[in-house]
Amino acid sequence: MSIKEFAKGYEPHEVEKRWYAYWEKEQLFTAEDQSPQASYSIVIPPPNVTGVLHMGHALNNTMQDILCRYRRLRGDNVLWMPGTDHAGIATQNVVEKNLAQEGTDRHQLGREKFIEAVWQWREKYGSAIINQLKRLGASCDWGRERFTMDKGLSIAVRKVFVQLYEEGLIYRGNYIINWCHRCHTALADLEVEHEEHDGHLYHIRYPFPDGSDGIVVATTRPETMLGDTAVAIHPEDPRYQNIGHDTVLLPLMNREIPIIKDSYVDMSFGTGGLKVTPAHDPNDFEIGARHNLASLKVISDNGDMTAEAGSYEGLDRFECRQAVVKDLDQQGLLIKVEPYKHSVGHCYRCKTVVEPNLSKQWFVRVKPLAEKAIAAVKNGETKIIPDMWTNTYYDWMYNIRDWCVSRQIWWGHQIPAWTCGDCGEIVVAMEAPQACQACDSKNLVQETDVLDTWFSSALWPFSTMGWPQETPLLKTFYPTSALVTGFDILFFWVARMMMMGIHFMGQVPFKEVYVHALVRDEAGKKMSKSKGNVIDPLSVIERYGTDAFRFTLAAFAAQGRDIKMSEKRVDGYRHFINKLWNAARFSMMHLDRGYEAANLQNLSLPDKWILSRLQHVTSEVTAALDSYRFNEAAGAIYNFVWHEFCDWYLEAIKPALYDNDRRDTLESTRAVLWRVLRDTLVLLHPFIPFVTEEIWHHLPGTDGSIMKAVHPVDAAESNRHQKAEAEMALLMEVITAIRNVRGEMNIAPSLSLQVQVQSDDRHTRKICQAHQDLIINLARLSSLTVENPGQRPKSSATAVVNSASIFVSLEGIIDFAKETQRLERAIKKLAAELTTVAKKLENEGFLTKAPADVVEKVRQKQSALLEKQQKIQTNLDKIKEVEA
RNA sequence: GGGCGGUUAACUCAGCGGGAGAGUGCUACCCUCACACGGUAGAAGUCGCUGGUUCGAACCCAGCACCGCCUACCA
Repeated sequence: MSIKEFAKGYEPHEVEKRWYAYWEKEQLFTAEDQSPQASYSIVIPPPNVTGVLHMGHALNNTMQDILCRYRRLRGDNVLWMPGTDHAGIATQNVVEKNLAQEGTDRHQLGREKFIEAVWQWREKYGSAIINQLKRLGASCDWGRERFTMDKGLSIAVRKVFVQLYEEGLIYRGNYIINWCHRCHTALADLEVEHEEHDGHLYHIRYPFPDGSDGIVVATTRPETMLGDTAVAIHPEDPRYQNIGHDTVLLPLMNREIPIIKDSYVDMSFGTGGLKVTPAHDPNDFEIGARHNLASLKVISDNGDMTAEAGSYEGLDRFECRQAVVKDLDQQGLLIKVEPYKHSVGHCYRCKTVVEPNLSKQWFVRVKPLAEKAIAAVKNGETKIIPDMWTNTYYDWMYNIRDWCVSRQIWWGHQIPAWTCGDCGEIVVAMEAPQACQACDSKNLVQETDVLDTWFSSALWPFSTMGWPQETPLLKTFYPTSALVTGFDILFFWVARMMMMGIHFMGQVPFKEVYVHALVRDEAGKKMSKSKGNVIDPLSVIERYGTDAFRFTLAAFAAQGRDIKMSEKRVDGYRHFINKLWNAARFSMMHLDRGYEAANLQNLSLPDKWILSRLQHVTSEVTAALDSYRFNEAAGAIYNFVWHEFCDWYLEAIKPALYDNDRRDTLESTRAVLWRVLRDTLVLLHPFIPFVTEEIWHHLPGTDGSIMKAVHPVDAAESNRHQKAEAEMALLMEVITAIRNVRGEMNIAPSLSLQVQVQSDDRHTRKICQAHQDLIINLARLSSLTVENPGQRPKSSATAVVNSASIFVSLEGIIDFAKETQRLERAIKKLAAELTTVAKKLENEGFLTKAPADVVEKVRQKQSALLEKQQKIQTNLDKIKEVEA
């Protein structure tokens, strides 16, 4: 390997392009339909086909990719199922906007042509997000990519709809739903975003028919009064026990409406009178049902007032509000208007204020499905991680209400229901029926509504694997191993997949659900286009490289905490990638072949030590990844690479590598260096796939892709060299102590020092003696002597490590004042520590109640501290003597 | 209204019953033959507040304060 081929700095872009193409060409992401290996599977949360990659996707898919690559390296047969979601409303909106620019609209085109236009749009732009996922390094099995509107998935949707209908779990009815006037469709309760608004509370007097006082009601939406069909009071409200009237006169409309008694009314709110508008309020709808009230729809599906609104017909709903208020005021019926904060529902797709509206829709009866989905989590078939989401899941499932699944748009799965034009019979079937089941009429019209997009994505874990056919893929990979998703779609998607998976597959869709946090901006604010604080993942990738970006995401992905992202942080981890690159670059200068078969006996201390530390970090990384603690895995390996491998190991072995006279140590050290670098690359590969693959191909003795390597096994603590770790720790402390003296005494790094170590501990002396080259080299010494305690070398600065006193000879350059100061500071620090330790040991309770090993540990600490303090004190005294 | 999370070094965050940690930033010195996207060393914290449990609390419990989020049929 020539250094020329190894650039001084890592340049990601060309490397990323090259290796991604290579992985795809070599089919390294492909899962086997059947395999003797253990199966591991994840289905991707399908991004909207209209989407562009945002930070949430980047985090979500980086995590999945880490897990999948990790499992492949462990030898599993891994399926990461990719695909996109047809995103009914969102996609329709986008295409409609395009049409508007061309001066046309979907109604001019007609349904069929419009759908065609959407498919064309998808052909053209639908792969954008897929390509962006590839930039991120996602190792999905692209050959199996699915789309929720694909033929196979559409069959699954129909099958599910028909079966649920036959089981009585889907029904059609006239109910209050949330209506978006802009998207012109019903929305499920979940699809409504509530937001606090500063509004007004209007108090309106509804007089009795004879014109007397009447009842005062309060409302935030006065325009709905036009559709009132009753006024309700609480049956026990003392204020209304003797009113002597059964009706009031609805102002503006001059309609007599009944006064009804219903315990839903809150007596403590306002005057205790409640206007009832069954067609425009969910509560009122229920009250209306209880009291057989008529429902008058005064707001149309377009958002303007209907003929039922009398003279207000045709006004926009908000204009109408102004008009109604003005008219009431003129008639003296507006008692007062007060500012009022209340929450207003908005469409989650277009942010328009939604209106509760009476409408004929299709619903899924979810209670029975939810019960099983609750049970599956209760009995552990599916585990939600972190656990805090479990309660949120239960809470929602327990309070679940029927799911409105019909949407009045064109882009989506058309509901497989046909109405007979002659007898009104409804036929629900997989295929268009030839004739009406009831009257044999051929006059059948298919339902024009389509299904909620989430209806099809609820089937994703099995529909993508070929269901309703019994495919080998399902057998191998269902239930999936894990689902990785953000909490924002816990209800939308996760809960519904649970219900559908259990109902149709008889098994939960995933064994574990890892719920991750949100990516926010630097200030912790949610990223949004309107705030202008979005960071585009692709621009981050452009600037810093995919690996640096991925490692940043992993490093900050602590469970249960949002990630605050800034480019500065990515830059920090770019340094890490570069560090790794240069460590490899250095290593390559000394490795000309593979050392797979090398005999690793008779190793030097640093060699034994680094192998032991490698073992340790392997345990840490595997344990962390097995429990979705991505940040801990990333942190562990970061520390290992930078601070153990680079800072200590590479520095420690340099003499051996450059010493051509000692072929034996040279070769064994090279072998260890090779082994450690190789395993480190494999450990790192799931996090930073590109740079590790690139280095892998520079590393002699490797064959093919790093993706085919074997992940270092977690052989637990048994392979640790405890002795080597302890010895190395001692040497590191000695070296650090000497460096500390150098730093604090302001001695030029170029000046070689003479050092004497004195210790009455034979073991300490032996280790320092045996590894004096290491100390000399790493602490930049000209000489090192190791002695029994004795005469203190003249003009020296001192440090104490364990039982050893370290004398750094500073003949001619010692600054006694500085040294005195330094030692006094050290003693002061020790004294503080000794106080806390002594306090413990003087505490009777501690001595009797604390575990023996804890007490023993504190005792040992005390004696160590005392010894150290005393040694430093002695040195301090000596200096003062000399000085005096 | 109900629930959840957060509050630890200047910043970002780990730690969650027995020695207050990391990264970034900061200070000093250094272009030492992998890396200045670097090296060596250093300074820096009543672990939000108040009580309680415990021999021992950043960590467990209760209350409070302030942020953030989710949820809800409060007209």
